[in-house]
Amino acid sequence: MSTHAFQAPKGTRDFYPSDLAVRRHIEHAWRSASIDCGFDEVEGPAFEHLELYTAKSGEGIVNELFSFRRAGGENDYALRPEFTPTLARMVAARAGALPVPVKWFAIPNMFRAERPQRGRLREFVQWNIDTLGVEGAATDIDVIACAILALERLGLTPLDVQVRLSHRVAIGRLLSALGVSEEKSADAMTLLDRRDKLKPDEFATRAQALGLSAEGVASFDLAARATQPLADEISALATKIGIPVEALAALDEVRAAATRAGILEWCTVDIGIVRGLAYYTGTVFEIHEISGAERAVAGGGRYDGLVELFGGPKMAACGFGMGDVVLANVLRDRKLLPDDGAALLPRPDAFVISAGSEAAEAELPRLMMALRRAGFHARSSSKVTRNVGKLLGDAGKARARFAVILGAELTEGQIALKNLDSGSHSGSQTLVALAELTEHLRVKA
RNA sequence: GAGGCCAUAGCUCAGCUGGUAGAGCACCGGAUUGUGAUUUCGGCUGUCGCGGGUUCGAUCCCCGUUGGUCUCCCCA
Repeated sequence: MSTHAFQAPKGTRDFYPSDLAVRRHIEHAWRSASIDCGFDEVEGPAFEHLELYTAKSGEGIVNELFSFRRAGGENDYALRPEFTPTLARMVAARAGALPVPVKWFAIPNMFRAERPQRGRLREFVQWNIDTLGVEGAATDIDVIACAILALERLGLTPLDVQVRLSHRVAIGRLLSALGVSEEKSADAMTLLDRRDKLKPDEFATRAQALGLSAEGVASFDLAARATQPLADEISALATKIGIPVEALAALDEVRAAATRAGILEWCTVDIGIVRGLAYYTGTVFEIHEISGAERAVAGGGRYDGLVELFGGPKMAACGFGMGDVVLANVLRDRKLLPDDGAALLPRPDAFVISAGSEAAEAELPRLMMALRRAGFHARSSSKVTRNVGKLLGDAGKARARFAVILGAELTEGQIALKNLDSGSHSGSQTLVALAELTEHLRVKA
């Protein structure tokens, strides 16, 4: 390819100012929700030893990674495809010294060697929330509630997105109650996970392969598609599937915790939510746009064995990841992002205009620096025209709060301060002493 | 990894059965030597994604390639 036509690598994004403004808007909701929920921010390397990932996910993961070896080097590395191994490594390294619970969040970029499609890119940003060292449904709900808080701050409601949740222990007992043997349990969960992708007859065939009777297959099919608002009694779900209520006791604990936290309306029980088999040990959940039009906004759950897997002590853990790509799609679907991301850029406090006199020309650069030293976001025009109308046009396009006009009054030490937010009329303009400008901006900001 | 569609100005797009390109917006300047959304006049812009082939001649047809988009696969 010739040198004048470089393109960004497949599945990566260039963030022009208006694009980055959107990303920061999302990240701000994530970060503020994390902090308000008591999580501390952490960060790790953008690449790790390849073995860190194969240790958790097996050799098969390598195809999904961007891995590399330094020219002449002997170590294999991989760009991080997820944050959890890094987190587990960090916790394991200092497990003895960390106060429990460990409540950490991170907003790292991730890399996956996948073919890009809607909601999936090769580089993206993912918000990670994790609580370690504490067992119990209340912790699971604490984590989920933090996700909800961030989504709420972005303008979403329970009518836009739902937390679809299930519980590994409950599913295990459910399967057992339906007559699925211990050995077939993993197969059964895989089948639950694939319920929407398989044709009915193929689903039935595979259900029979679990060793179920015709009646058992019917119940299994019912269970696989079972969803109900978390607000409804868990016993209703058990009755519907035809199993003892006690089998779903774990879900009832989650429901009780969600009730106490006041997030019931955001949650739906969904027996079809399974997620990584070798990984999760308790509550599992995904957050979905309610119509199912987009991929999962977030996914996570309880994974009590993970820190141990990375050489640490046995440690309870619960967390989730939320990517920026699907979330931005959902926000756009719901008209919760401006058409032009520039509307999310920081607004100038003052836009300084010289009307053209020698005194004004001399004053402008001095005033700019003075305003900035005082902590104001100050801009001026680079246009050569001194047509005040045109320059006010620039001020408006810059979305400045105030225009500061250096005109004839400057000889008396005064400038015109125009409030650009108060409509298109000139009535909102006052003469103020140049020396008192910062005071006026401070009061009116 | 498999397949469909797409790529023309900074942006959104037009461009006839092949004859080397236009519009709107944006941008810059003036009208108007002091007042901003829908005043007005003028101006700038392209190796038509890239490479090759067919042809007298390719933005247009063919092949390859890069990127985008969507589906399948996968999904920590």
